[in-house]
Order: sequence, then structure tokens, then C-alpha cells
Amino acid sequence: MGTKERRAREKEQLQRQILSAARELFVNEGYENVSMRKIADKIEYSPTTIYLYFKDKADLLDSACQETLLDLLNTLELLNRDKSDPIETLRKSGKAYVEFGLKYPQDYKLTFVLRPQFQQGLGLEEGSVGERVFNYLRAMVSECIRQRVFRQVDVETTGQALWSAVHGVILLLIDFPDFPWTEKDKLIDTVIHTMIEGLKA
Amino acid sequence: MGTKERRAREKEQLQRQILSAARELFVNEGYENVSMRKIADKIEYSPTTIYLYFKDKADLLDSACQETLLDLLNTLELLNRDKSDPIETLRKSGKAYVEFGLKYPQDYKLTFVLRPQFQQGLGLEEGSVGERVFNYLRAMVSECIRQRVFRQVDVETTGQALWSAVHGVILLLIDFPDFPWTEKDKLIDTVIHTMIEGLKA
DNA sequence: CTGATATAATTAACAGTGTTAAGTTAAATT
DNA sequence: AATTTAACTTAACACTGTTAATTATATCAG
Repeated sequence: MGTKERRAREKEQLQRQILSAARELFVNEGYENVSMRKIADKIEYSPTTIYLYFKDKADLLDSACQETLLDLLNTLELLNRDKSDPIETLRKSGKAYVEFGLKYPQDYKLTFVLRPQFQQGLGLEEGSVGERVFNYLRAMVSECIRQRVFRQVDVETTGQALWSAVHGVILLLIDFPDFPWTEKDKLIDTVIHTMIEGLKA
Repeated sequence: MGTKERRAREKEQLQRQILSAARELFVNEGYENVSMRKIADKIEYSPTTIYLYFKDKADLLDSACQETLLDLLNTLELLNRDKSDPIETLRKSGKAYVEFGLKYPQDYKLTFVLRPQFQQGLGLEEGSVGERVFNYLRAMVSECIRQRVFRQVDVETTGQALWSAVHGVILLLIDFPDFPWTEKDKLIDTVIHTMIEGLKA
């Protein structure tokens, strides 16, 4: 009697197909420029079919962002963290975070700028992927303080301040591509380096 | 024969009226949620009249952002800058910048996030208001270096890095109002203070 | 294999969007 | 008073997200 399971599998597959098409379009053409009809065209279904699998367009955006956060978390956790040099770990992670944002600018903006406007909260609630990303940052800062390479700062505030700095440089570089930036990597390194220096004991 | 002048004045007045209505709506309801028809209703003209005064909706956004930038520049230039303490000046300016962004979050996002997507370049071209704002920042950094309170860093890169940091904290605070931020002012002060410390000689 | 039932997908429609072209009204000039 | 010019509006187009009603399809019972 596996027909029910098969049907469920098929449904899940179509859901993934829709999400995949939507995300690709969002990323390539921008959320606002993607219509439900465009997504439907891509998967060769009628527009309203999408509504059988997702509540509305914002829900689609939401799901796409979840995927982005997972990718980001993956990227960060793939870094080989050297416990003996927490500052270098922090620096590398910051760099990886910025590079992720610049490599997938549409994804990043979708997740960290656009989505919050639609969906309050950003899924930073307990157990979410977003929370895990932030925990990762928290742990690094804690380690720097524990090893006395940072002065006795507040972990929470410091983490949020670091996040602010890298978030800012990502968005400026994405949003003002024509601005006469010094040299992209130099700017990124300066932001990260300056913050770290400012926290040192 | 002042009739031509009067007509020109009336035209200008209507243009201002449109812009004022548009900006108010943009700020209160968000750019995407404001339709040309809504603006038209507010000023009691037909929707198409707007197109006699502005090229399109993006042009309206553009003009609104120009105003915001002027307001920002005004706010910054009202600060009494103490030449003898350039670091304090920088700190106060950074704080004022962030507070401006948080006081008029919609204006800030319109200008520094939304507009760049529509209109490439952001009017940071020569002689623009945007350029004057950035020159303000450049001058402060230069002064810090000249007086040897900062180490011998690159003015351009440093200015951009500082901008990144404050830009980031503004956007995070705006976009994630539900995030468990430590204490708003503490976070802002930490971001600014940490950057400055990291630049000191 | 046939008929009933549940599920999946579609068509048609609504109220709204930015924008353009054509038409109308009002004012200024000759 | 007639004509030109400027200001404004009406009607329309091709879209948008979304809902309700309808049709097609696949599963199950007899």
C-alpha cells in the first residue's frame, strides 16, 4: 500500500521544484520582478498550483531564505577552526561571511534585508538556522575573551557589533557598485581588522 | 509681463506638492505600497498629472532621497565640531548619523538601500549632496590622521570602513526590530567606539 | 471493469499596479 | 474674438497577487 507514500513523495518533489524555480528567479531577477506567473511558466504549471504548496509569494521568499541560511551555515562550518588562534578564526569567518554575501548578493539581500520587511522576526527564534549562525559567532567571541586576547567585553554586544560591521560592508558593496571603493578586499579586510583591533586587550 | 513667471512659480509649487505628498506616503507606507493613484488622490489630481512633473515613480523616489540627503547633511553640519578633539567629533558624527537613520528609518532605507537598486550611482557624482556628505566624513578622518591620533591609515579606505560599520548597525536595528539586541545605545556606542579604538595610533 | 470519491490542477475573475496615447478643458497671446 | 499653447483628465494596455469555482485525474470499493 505504498501509493500514499509515493503521492506524498511526488507532492514533496513538486514543492521542491517550485521552490527551486522561485529561488533561481528571485536571485537572478530580484524578488519584485518575479511574478507568480513567471514561476509557473518555468515549472510548466498553472500559477494557482503554486498556492497549493505555498501560502503566498512571501512564503516562497521565506523558504528560499531558509535555504540561503543553511548554505551560509554550511560555508562557515566548513572552515577549519583553529582553537589555538581564535582571532584568526574570527577573521577568517568574517571574511567568509562577507564573501558569501558578495558571491550570492541577491540571496543575501533576500535573507537579511528584504525578508525581514515581509516576515517579522527572521526566524531567529529558538532552534532555527538563523540562531545557529548567530551561535557560531557568539562562540568565537567567547573564545577570544576566554583566552584573554580580547579585553573583558560583553559577548552579546560584541557579537552584534561585529555582525553590524560585516553586514554593513556587504550591503554597501552590493548596493553601490559604482561607488569608487578603494579596493574591495582592502576595504573588507580593513573593516574586519579594525573591529578586531578595537576589541583587543 | 509677470504671467510667465507666475505660471512657472505655480508649476514649481505643484511639483513640490507632489513630491511632498509622495515622500510622506513613501515614508509612512513604504515605497512599494504607494501607488501613483494614491499620491494623486492625496493631492487631488489625476494620476497622470504626476507624469507631467516627474518622469516616473523611480524619479519621484529619487527626488525624495535627495531631500533626505540634504536633511542628513544639515543634521551633521549642525554639530559643533571641536577641531581640537577630532576623535570626539568623529564619535559624535557617527552617533548622529546612526540616530538620523533610526529616527527616519524609511527615509534612510529609501535613500541607502532601495534607491540604489532603481537608480544606479546614487547621485554620488561630483557636486552632489551625497558627495558632500562623504566629504564631511573624509575631512574628519583626515584630521584624526593629521593630528596623529589615528595611525597612518588610508583616508579613503578608513572612511569607507567607518561608513560600513554605522550603515550596518542602522540597518540591522531597523530590519530586525524583534532581535534580542543588548541595548540599542550600547550597541551603537560599541560599534563606533570599537572602530575608533581599532584605528588609534 | 464500473462507479464513487478524493485529490490535484486549471480556468476565470477581481481589484489593483505603472504607464502611454488620445482627448478635453482652461488660460494666454495675437 | 479667434487661435495657439499649456495643463490636465479619460480610457486603455499589459501587467500584478490572489480567490472561488470548475474540470481533470488518479485512487479506492464493489
